[in-house]
Amino acid sequence: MDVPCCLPLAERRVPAEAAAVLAPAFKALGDPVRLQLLSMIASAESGEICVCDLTPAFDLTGPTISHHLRTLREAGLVDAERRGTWVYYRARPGILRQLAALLTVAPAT
Amino acid sequence: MDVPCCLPLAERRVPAEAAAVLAPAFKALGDPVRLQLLSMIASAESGEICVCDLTPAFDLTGPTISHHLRTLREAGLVDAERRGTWVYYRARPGILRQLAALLTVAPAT
DNA sequence: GGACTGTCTCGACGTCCATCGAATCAGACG
DNA sequence: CGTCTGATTCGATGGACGTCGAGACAGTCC
Repeated sequence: MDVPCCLPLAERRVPAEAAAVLAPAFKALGDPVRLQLLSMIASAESGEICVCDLTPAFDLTGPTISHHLRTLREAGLVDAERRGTWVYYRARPGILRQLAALLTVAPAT
Repeated sequence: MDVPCCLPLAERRVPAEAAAVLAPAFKALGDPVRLQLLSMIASAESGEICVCDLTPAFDLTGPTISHHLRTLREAGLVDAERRGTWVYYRARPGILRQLAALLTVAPAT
């Protein structure tokens, strides 16, 4: 997913087309489990982390974790790669930076 | 809503309690209409904007806009103040900054 | 090939959400 | 006080979402 706009939200009005593209990314972050998943992925030492290390960190079934990972994938927030038996996830820093830039506001006066 | 945590997502794993508090704010941003509403509010010249200026910008009924504004309010992203006949909304920069900080990642190597 | 493990897909279920029309509330103005 | 306008709340409805169990798929190891 390419993010077409990245001017801060408070600088000028976000156009409808940009909002339609950006909102799904925020929506994907709008679940506590996905927020933790993304954090675990983004903060992984080696830059990637195995699903087998993600799943046991929650009181949820495998399919549910898989569903949340798919949501993060479809939102363009993470990438997945299968290597042998295991699947590894890594964060996509570009879109994270753009979302952060969008929310950036001028420092308090 | 006080946000208890603001270390970047990629620095260390977001604890479950923090995720439970943060996720609703992102969820509120996860709708194109609300994203545009917040942008219109945050980018208002005078720092605030009247509902009467917000509603006609969308192909939605008054109650629907009101519902979205309530969602933004309950997420702690905006404040509302009634002055006479009209209600004015303004952004809460603090929480926006914290959300931006959470998403901040190190610059590309 | 066959069995086993890790991951994902599918179908189902209950809940939450975006939207609307109708009704209600809050101020302003005769 | 009565009416008018702006904004919100209420109730209903159709669709989306989070979760699960069962089953399917991918790779490994014997």
